[in-house]
Amino acid sequence: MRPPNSQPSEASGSGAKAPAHETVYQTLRKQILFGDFAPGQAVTIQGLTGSLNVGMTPVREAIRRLISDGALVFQGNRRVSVPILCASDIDELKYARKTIECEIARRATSRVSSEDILELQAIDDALDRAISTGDVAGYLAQNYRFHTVLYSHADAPVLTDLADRLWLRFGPSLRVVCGRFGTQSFPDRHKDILEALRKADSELAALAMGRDVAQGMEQVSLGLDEGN
Amino acid sequence: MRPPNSQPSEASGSGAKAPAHETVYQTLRKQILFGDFAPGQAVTIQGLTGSLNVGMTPVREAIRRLISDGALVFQGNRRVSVPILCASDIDELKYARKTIECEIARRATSRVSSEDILELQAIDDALDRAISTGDVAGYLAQNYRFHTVLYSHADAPVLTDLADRLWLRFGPSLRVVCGRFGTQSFPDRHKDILEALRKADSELAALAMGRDVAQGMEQVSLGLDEGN
DNA sequence: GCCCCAAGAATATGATCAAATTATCCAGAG
DNA sequence: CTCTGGATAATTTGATCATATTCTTGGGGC
Repeated sequence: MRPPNSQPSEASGSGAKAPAHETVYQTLRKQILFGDFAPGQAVTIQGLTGSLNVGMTPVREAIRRLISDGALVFQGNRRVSVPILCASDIDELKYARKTIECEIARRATSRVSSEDILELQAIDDALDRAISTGDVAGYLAQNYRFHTVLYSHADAPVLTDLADRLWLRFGPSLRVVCGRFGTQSFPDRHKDILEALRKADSELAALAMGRDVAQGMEQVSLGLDEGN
Repeated sequence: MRPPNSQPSEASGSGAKAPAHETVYQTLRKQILFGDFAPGQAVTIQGLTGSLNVGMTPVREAIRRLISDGALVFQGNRRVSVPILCASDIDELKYARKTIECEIARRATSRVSSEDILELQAIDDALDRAISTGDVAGYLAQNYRFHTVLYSHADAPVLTDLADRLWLRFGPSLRVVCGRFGTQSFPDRHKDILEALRKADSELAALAMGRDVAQGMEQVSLGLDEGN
């Protein structure tokens, strides 16, 4: 009678069957994650209904979800905007990301197959190409993809969900940094992670992930000082 | 208990200023947190519009936020229900809570004043009374209050927001355990936390918080085996 | 410089359409 | 004759839109 555990994760996959509010949410999510919106930028409902060709109800629901995610902030006076991070926010994000994403990496280590590692390797190669060609959008996309693909093998839905939300908080700010300094200055810490995965050394993977996260947050705080 | 992205401010006013969707969200949030909904129970929009005397749009927005919080789950077929936790979910929640709430306790230690400690002491006394009288609702409320009041002094909005959301995930399941076994079996670990705060020993506070969290999650997993 | 008014945007309701679950009924087998 | 199974109808619920209302805000008048 009771169907077993149903995973509600399936969101953007099927496409045509997805409700409008889900589509709008995924669209805005990607746009925020990859920096199509600048920190501090105002987000209006009616502006989105026009550009996305949907009614205001789906837009409202998507915005509520994003506010709850921390991807947008509700500014009291019915205004919604992209958050501007302060130094202590970044510090907290750094701690949260390190503890959560290190644990995910730890759990993923024992579960990834060699095919999975090859896939991650391919993503990292694409990331290298994006860096060398100065493709900021590609860098952000592949970097995010590397993490999400790795996390998908950790069999840790709660932790993965937490990590995903944290990314939404610093996405816009990270984009600002990349746009300002380019992609050249980013050393690729993913190599160490891949090496740890090949060795099946979970503690080493956690350590490498911690360094990657620390470096990413360092970049974000770098852009903060310039006053976005 | 003040996530950065919630109510503008003003808890003093008689309240006509709060939007309906915010009121609905807070109401449902408390009901979920204190176990008015059972794990697995279906939550319908139209059922809520009737019981709360509001239109469906505010209810929809509140439900979207709660889904994003992890307090409700969206099952593929447009249905929304209270989540049923499995063993691995509880394990992940335990890890996340320990790392996050320990850090919050660590940060709060250097910031709490003696008056704050007295307030926490008073809450803990009320919690003791609730335990001795078998007042399950009071136990849940005071226990939650102890943590949120402590966290409010940590000056860590991001981490506090994360912790708040984690509580929403196991609230219903915790209530089931309390209803089944009563309140007698719960040793009060808050005494150690208070002692660490008085000594201004942040590491000790983090340690005590870790034990408190571990014990709480142990209780939740206890109720799991009985098959809720 | 202050106050009032208008414009625009967000909030909230109800109606309408679509989808899914539930209930009912009929047919066939035992 | 009864029970089981499947298919269809009916009801319940969710999704979307159009519209009215309320609130914020910015500008013009005094």
